[in-house]
Amino acid sequence: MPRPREFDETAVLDAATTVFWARGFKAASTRELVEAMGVTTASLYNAYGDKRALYRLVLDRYASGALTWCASTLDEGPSAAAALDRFFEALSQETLSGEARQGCLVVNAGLEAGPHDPEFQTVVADVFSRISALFCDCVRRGQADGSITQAQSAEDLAGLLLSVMLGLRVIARTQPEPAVVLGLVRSATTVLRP
Amino acid sequence: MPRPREFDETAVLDAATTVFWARGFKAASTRELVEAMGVTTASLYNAYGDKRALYRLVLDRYASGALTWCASTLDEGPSAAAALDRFFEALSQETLSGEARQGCLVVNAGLEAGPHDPEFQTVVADVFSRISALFCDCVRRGQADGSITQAQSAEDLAGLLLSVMLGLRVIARTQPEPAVVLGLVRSATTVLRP
DNA sequence: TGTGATTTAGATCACACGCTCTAAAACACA
DNA sequence: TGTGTTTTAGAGCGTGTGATCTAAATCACA
Repeated sequence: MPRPREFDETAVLDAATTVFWARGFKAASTRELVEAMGVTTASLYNAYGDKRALYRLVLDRYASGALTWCASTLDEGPSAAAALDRFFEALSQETLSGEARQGCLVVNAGLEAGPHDPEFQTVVADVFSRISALFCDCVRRGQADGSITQAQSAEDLAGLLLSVMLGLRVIARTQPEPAVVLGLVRSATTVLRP
Repeated sequence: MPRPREFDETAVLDAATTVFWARGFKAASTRELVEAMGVTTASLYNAYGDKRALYRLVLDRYASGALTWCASTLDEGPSAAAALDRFFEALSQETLSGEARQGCLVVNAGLEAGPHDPEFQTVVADVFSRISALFCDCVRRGQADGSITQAQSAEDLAGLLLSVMLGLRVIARTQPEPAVVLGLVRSATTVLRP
């Protein structure tokens, strides 16, 4: 019996993602959001609750997509080392493509949230630990197939890769010189070789 | 002939730093600031211009101190590798000390500023490139004194160290498990060995 | 076709924000 | 001590914010 929604949820949430990604949670005003989403204020509040709930939804959606991408990328390729090479190559491409100089929504959220706001801190920490686990699996496979050094534990190397990835996402938000980005990625992948 | 200021500039700026560090630029309200600084609103605006100018001042002061610390720490010790070990050990200590779970003010500023706000982006990028240069010098010395691998260029390794450092600062803002932090630091320093 | 729930639309609310204003107080110099 | 300048003190300005409200439009079902 209810009147169906007139807007496409996917498109609307994509638009909200774009705004939050570029401006952050606090700086993104509801007016900016409704304009970008092409929805009225009332529709937004009716459909999603409030600004914070919308942000949470956007963040979860983004994180889910990012984790899926990480998992599949780290699983492809002839060897674990090759998968990691591809992974970081894609990351550096994204970092250097002028458009996506916005870093990673999750990282941005984590830094904006800070010590207050335990909710978002938990969300972000959870994503980080999942990615770290994916790295760890990948490194372990590489140590088994001989493509990655066994000089250090898979856990330690996974932590290293996580921090490099996060650092890269930070650098992405400044205007990085391509040489720096390419160099550090080359360095990170080379360092894993046996 | 003018009446001298009644407040201690250093203490007041330290207080402002604490607020901006914990809350970020946008979320730190002028009322929070004046309360923490123990100054009246008029004094704040009279002495520092506006909120943004105060933030800029605080950021520059913080960055200056941080760069000095980096430079001196990376210069001490029997070898370049030992200096880097100390450097990252100090960093992980700071990351794990419950109090300073605020990461790094410069990193926070860089991520909050984003693509808009070219001014702060420039400030942050400049600090990053200076730190990278310090790493580069240190690595070069290590390659000369034999304490650091020559398998990769000093520039590439410096980039790797920068991204690890930034990643660590991001992780600091979530509640990191000590084992993860210690592991990734161990991994980063081990990987530099010849 | 009528009924009722739910969406739209846009004006509008109360509030917190960054910032300024007017006095009064305080000090360096003559 | 008198003068001039700058600080303090805190009330209050206009604006933009997140969120709501009333009414009209819309559609599934009986």
